[in-house]
Amino acid sequence: MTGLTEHTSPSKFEQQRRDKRDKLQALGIDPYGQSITEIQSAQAVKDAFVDDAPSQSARCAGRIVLLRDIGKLIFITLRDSSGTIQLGLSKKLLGDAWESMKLLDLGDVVAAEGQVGRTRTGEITIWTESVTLLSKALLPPPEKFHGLADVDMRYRMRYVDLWANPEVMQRFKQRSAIIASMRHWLTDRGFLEVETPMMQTLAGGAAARPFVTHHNTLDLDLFLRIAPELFLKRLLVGGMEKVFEINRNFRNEGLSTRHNPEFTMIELYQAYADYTVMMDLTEELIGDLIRRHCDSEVLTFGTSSIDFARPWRRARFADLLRQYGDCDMDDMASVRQRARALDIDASNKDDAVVVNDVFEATVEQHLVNPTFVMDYPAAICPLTRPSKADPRFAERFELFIGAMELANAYSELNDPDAQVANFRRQLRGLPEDESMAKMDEDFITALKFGMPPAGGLGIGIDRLVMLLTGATSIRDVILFPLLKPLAAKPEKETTDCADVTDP
RNA sequence: GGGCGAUUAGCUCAGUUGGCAGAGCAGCUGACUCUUAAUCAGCGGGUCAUAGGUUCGAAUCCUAUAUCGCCCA
Repeated sequence: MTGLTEHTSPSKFEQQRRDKRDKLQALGIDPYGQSITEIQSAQAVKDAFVDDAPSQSARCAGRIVLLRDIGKLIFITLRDSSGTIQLGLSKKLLGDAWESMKLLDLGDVVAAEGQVGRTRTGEITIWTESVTLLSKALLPPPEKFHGLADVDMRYRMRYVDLWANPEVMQRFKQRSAIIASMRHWLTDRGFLEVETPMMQTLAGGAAARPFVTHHNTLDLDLFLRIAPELFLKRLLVGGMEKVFEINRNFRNEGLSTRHNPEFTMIELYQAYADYTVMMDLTEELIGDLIRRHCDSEVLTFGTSSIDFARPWRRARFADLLRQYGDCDMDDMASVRQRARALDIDASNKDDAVVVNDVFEATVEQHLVNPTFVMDYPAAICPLTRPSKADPRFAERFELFIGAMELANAYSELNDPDAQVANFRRQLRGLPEDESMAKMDEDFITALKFGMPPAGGLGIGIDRLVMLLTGATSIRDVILFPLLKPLAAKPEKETTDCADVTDP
C-alpha cells in the first residue's frame, strides 16, 4: 500500500495533479476554495425536482466520484453524504470557465450551481452555470467500481473508505441513529444521562486488565476505566434514581472480530428495581430499536438468521449447562470431567470459574436467537445480590444474541459488608499489584451511606450495532479501530526524488 | 499463542507443468454536446511483501521474517 499512503516523495499521479493545480492557480482559481452557503443535499435536490416546472435552481457540493468527458460536454457524478447527483457541464453554458473544467479530476471537491433538469435519458441533472473548486485532490481515488477493498487499508484510511464505499457511510449513519434512539428512549422514561471518570485511580467494576497511564504534575499512575459501574452506583447513593452513561471502556486484551480494546457501552441503573425489571427493559429497548432501524424482526448475521420475535427465551444458567454442556453444576466431578474433555485447564481454578469456562465452551455457540441466561453462580458475580431462594446463585442475567454476549445485568448488591467480603474473596490469589488496584474503599464508604436496591444493565453498543446492521466484524462498526502502526518505511534513496520530477 | 489462507501496476485482480510480467479501471495524447462503471484509437506504468535457498532458469518450489484476513485458544 504505497500509493495511497505516499507521504514522502510524490508519486507520478500526485505530480500530475500538482501540475494541474498549478495550472488552475495560473488561471486565477483558488484550488482550496472558501466556505459557501445555501448548499442543498444531492438527495434533497432530486426529491424536490418536478418535471416541467420552470426555473428550478440548485447548489450542491461534494466529491467528484465519476467523470465522463464527451468533448464539449462533461458529466460528473457528485457524491455528498446524502448520495449522488449528476452535474452536466457544457462549453456553451460555462463559456470562459470551460478551460478550467478540463482540469477537474476524480476526487476533487467542488460546488456547482445551475438549473435542474433531466437529460435525454431521464437522469436528474444540474445543468451547471458555475463551478467552485473547493479542494483539489492530490491523490487519486481508489478504483471506481470495486472501491477500496483491502480490509486493512479501509480501516487505516476510513476517510477514503467512507466515500469510496457508500455502504460504509450508511452503516455509520445507522450507528448514530441507533444510539440517538437509545438516548431518547431512556430520557423519555426519566433517565438522566451522566458522564463519569474514564481516568480512575482504581479500575473496578469488571474483571479485566486495565491500561495504565500517568499524570505528570501529580506524579500519579491512573487507569483507563474498564467499566463505569462503581461511579454510577455512587450516583444512586447520591439520589439519582435512573441514570445512564454511553461511553468508552478500555480493556487491555487481545483483538478479534468481536473485541476492540476500546469499545462503547451503555450502562444504566434504576433504583428500587431488580434484574427482572432490567430483563423487561432490555427486551423493550432492543425491540424498539429493531422496529425503528431494521426492516424485519428476522435479521441475517453472517451465516445465521436471528429471530427477534418476542418474548425472548429465558433460561437458567444451570439448565443450559445441563442441556448443551452435558454436565451438572450440582455434580462438580461431572463438570471437571467435561472441562478435561474440552482441554480446559481447570487444575488450580475455583469451581465456579471452571463451571463458567465449560459454559462458555459449550453453551454460548448455541445461543443464536436472543436468550436471557439467568442466575449465574454467585461466586463469579461479586457485585451482584445473591438470590434469596438459593444464595449459591446470583440475580444476574446475560443476554446472548448471535452467540455473542450482548448485555449483562443484575440486581445490585447494596450490603457494604457483603461487598467487602466479595472483594476480599476476589483478591485472594491475585498478585500484590493487582490486588491493590481492586479494593475500592471509597465505593464501600458510599455503600455504607446506603444505596437503594437497584437493577443495573450494560449493553455493548458496538456488538448491538453489528447485529442491527449485519456487520460480522466489530471493526466495521468502529470508525477507527485499533490497528498496529505500519512499520516505518526505510528512507528511500535520493534517486527516487529525481525519478518523480521527470516529465 | 496455534492452524489455514493472502501479499503481483495507483486501485481491483489473472498468471496453467518452473521458461519474455498480464487485464480492467485510473493516468497521459487524440476524437466526441445527452453520458450512466460513457465509447473509440494510441501511449506510458512492475523491488511479483522482505531476506535467503534450490535450479541453466523462480511471481511460481523450499526456509525464515513482516503485514493482513479467517478459524481456534
